[in-house]
Amino acid sequence: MNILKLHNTLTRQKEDFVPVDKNHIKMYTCGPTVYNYAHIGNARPAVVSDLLVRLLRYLYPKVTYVSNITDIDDKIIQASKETKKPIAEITEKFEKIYNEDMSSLGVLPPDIQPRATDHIDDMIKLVEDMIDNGCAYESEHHVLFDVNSYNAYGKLSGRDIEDQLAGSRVEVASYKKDPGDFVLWKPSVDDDPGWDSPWGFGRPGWHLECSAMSEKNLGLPFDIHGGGMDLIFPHHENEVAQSCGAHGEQNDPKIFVRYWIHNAMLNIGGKKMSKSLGNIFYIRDYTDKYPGEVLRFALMSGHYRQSLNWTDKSIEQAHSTLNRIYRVLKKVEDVKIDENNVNLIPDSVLECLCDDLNTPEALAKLNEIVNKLSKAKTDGEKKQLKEQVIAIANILGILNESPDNWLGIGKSSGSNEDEINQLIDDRNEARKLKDFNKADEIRDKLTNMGIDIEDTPDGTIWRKK
RNA sequence: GGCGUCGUACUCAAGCGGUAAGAGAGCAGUCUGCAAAACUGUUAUGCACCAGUUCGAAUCUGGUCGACGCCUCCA
Repeated sequence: MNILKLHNTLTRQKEDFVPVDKNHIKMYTCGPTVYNYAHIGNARPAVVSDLLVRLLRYLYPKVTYVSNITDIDDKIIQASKETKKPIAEITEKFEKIYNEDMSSLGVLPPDIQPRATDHIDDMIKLVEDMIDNGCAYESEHHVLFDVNSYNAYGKLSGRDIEDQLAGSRVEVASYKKDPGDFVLWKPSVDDDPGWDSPWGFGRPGWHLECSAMSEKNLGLPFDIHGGGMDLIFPHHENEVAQSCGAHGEQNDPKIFVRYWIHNAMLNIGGKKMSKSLGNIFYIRDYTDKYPGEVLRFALMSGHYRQSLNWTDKSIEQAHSTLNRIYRVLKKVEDVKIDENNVNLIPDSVLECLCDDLNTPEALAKLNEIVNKLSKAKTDGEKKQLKEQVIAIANILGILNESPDNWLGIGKSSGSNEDEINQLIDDRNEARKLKDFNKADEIRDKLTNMGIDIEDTPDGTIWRKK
């Protein structure tokens, strides 16, 4: 069997994946804070995690994948104030949109999608445990994590807190014992949403929800925790501190999570896509123009730990490649395949995926097999290669459409299909009479209607441009 | 200031010690009335630059230049 290797942020090395329990793999990926449309950068960790989950399901008998919805956060409160809409209305709307957008990218729903507001009790319990263990303290109605009480602080992100302070731009709040201390619980005033707690009416600090939801739904330790690289510090560092602190563990971050995987950022014109730069592109901006599969393919065309330059051209290139693969599948449309074999991924591809999810190389292998399929002579060959292509497509989460549907064959956006078929008949009549001027005239007319035609041995087919 | 990543053809992008995958785009040819599609061939004596290690380096080491990320909300 192929051994899965993953780059573990905790050790900064590619390691053999050794599960806590090989009969049940447990994985958590940070989901969105729902206060706005999901952007294409949000899609990367979701697609990477989805791919990893599919691979884990292929390799192991049982996988539980948890990805949360953060529906309480200062950004949401701010959005509510700005739009004068109730918080619940905002979070419900954008949670729904997020899930629709991910679905359009072929991301399978997580097994469990917990909401932060359903886990307030668990968060309060964690804070109480941290206070009991002496790694959190109450100050001016806040509860803070005492970073000096936790030896392994900085281990995940590979930084020394002392060194950070020199160039740090963080303004130190009066209630902090150490500038590195971070908020676990904060007071809610006026109209702020909040819950009763031993420390008064308030709400959780940012990092707490993931510690609570991951432990509650998966138990500790669990195997894999994922997210974007920009979350390594402070979000994930603090998650580790909280979860270990609540369990009285000072040194070993692995009592929480065994493998941390982080995807690199999407760049626009060489710069990270970010709110402050205003170069955000929402998934909705693209799904009007391109099938979600194109976006997924474009995201997989680079390695997940490498920053990916996101341009219209890279999307177009992904589209062209998929078009070609679908054309080959169209060619072998009538070749019957054995559904059982569709579950067998060729070793060459499995190797790539097991090597820290090397999707660009896996896609290269896919292309090689597609080329062979295109040239295959015998039915046996065609059947075998088609099965391989479908198997690879299934694990990569692509090629979900029928070729006709994808290529737009025999489908028009309007209700003018009869007219198109009539014109094609007229053109073939003209061709038969060798009246090529007229034939070309009709083709030009079809082109102007947005219809491409192709003369094949089986007759003329047409498709939307 | 601290920590880290990257620089491979026109474009995207693997390879990470054994002589440059794959895709897109382009060009030429075959085929077809012409197109389209398909097929065949073709596009890096070289992997930012300079030294070094080695029988051998895009791959290792040191240096130079350039781009970017985290340390602040961020996927």
